[in-house]
Amino acid sequence: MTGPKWQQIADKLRASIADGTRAPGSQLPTEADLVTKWAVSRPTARQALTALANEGLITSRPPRGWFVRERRPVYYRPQAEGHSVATSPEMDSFMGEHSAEGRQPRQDIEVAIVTPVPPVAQRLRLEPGEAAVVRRRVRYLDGEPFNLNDSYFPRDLVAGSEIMDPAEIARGANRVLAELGFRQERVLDEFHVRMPTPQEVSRLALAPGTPVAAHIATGVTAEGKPVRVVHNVLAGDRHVIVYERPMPPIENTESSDHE
Amino acid sequence: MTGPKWQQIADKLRASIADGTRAPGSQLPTEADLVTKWAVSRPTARQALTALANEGLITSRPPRGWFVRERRPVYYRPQAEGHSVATSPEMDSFMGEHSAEGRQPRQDIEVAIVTPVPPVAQRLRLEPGEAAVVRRRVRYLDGEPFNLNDSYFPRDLVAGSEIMDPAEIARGANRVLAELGFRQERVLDEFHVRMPTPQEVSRLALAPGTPVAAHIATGVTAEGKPVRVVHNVLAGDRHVIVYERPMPPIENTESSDHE
DNA sequence: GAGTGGTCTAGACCACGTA
DNA sequence: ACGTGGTCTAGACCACTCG
Repeated sequence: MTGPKWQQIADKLRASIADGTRAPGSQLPTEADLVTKWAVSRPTARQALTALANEGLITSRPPRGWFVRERRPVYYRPQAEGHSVATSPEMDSFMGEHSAEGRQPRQDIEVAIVTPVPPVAQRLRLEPGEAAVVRRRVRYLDGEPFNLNDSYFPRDLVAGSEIMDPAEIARGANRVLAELGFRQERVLDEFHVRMPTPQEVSRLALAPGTPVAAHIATGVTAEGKPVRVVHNVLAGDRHVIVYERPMPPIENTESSDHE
Repeated sequence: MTGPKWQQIADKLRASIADGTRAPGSQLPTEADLVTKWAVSRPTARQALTALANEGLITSRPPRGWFVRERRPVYYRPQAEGHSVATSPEMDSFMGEHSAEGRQPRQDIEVAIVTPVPPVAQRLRLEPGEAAVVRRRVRYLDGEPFNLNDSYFPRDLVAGSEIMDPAEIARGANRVLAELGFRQERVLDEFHVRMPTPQEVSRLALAPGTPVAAHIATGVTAEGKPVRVVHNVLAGDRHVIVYERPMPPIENTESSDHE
């Protein structure tokens, strides 16, 4: 028995979740139960429960009680989305584990002309105040929102094109961009791992204690001109990010005892 | 004035942090201040503060008070670690932003023979109970731990080799593995975004509300044999994960309006 | 109506740095 | 010595859903 009482309670419950004693979806003791079992006041019992909720392990479903959370992540493959990219046998074997098969996708689209937030403007190399076209999407799986997808394009490039229609583009925005003379040659992906903003919490219906990955993809042409910045917010508990890469031949260089 | 009082307080403080009114590193009002300013009890004021702490925005430094957290992320490039990979001009321009330049790296190494946890055993295709060699490292920057790095190798492959020495391998574990006849041809990277376990919190000295990215890299030979699994835990607030990829030529295929 | 969690109060004592 | 946050108590009232 070490540490504050609320931590002892939380530790005990956490262990029983980790070792499978309490299965995903199962109900935890009620707050009243904990109060009597541990001889503490209700705020103390609640402190233990909210701590676990903030770790993403449990969630409350009033007025039913507290429950162990379940996870059903889908694979998120920046290299593959919208393109046909060969997958290796290893990758295929993983995909079965938790794939999106049999789940119903849906998306809402909205188009706007905006002055992008600084991180986006910087990556598009826009002058301060310069406008961009943004295609905002919320993507759903089985009716649950699971990622926010905002694609930005410099306004001059796409004005009057199909990209400004708030409808799905069957052949893809990238293709439209290429037809306009701005074929992307390479993409830079960045991932920021953080807790969500309140807006993200509500748009993604995130449970307390759910982190997000912000994926910022910058597409540039052969000339190095950035023509597209995608700002993607992924619910952490609903995604596994996957990349496949070749291992370069090992040269005679310094330490590679790193990774 | 909408929602519970503690949320109103949290919203107000969050907004002042977001818009820069409260700069990183600056001190927030004391709990006593909030109690009088908002006419609430201390637990209510504390609820607002701990909520912000769980979002990773603020942290308490007893007995000084509450402070806005600062961030100094470093770039994490799975493609480049230990290898010389050319960076594009775009990437270079980003690197200046927050790079690890001038910061002091250090690492602790420890080698053990273990039966890996299921996720690792599965990726190494080990039989149940089969042993593996693990090189555990904690990596520091400026004395702060910022990532946990556990590299697993099937025991049979590396028994008696240099890999079992708890010392840095100048030419790299990958090279040693290649010399043993197991050159990796490709690597599968997975990233899981989640809240840390208590062990990870203490090993990484994580502040409350700091998520982590678990990076699992599986290296396979040309024959498809997995010979190395790296389990990396990155402190979310200290890393930006970066990839660079070529954009494949656009074919005549269905929707690529995705990414 | 009974039971659940959500919110809130008004105190209390403690450990710990700073001055 | 003082002020800070950390912990804890013993209540209270509310909204909500379920049987």
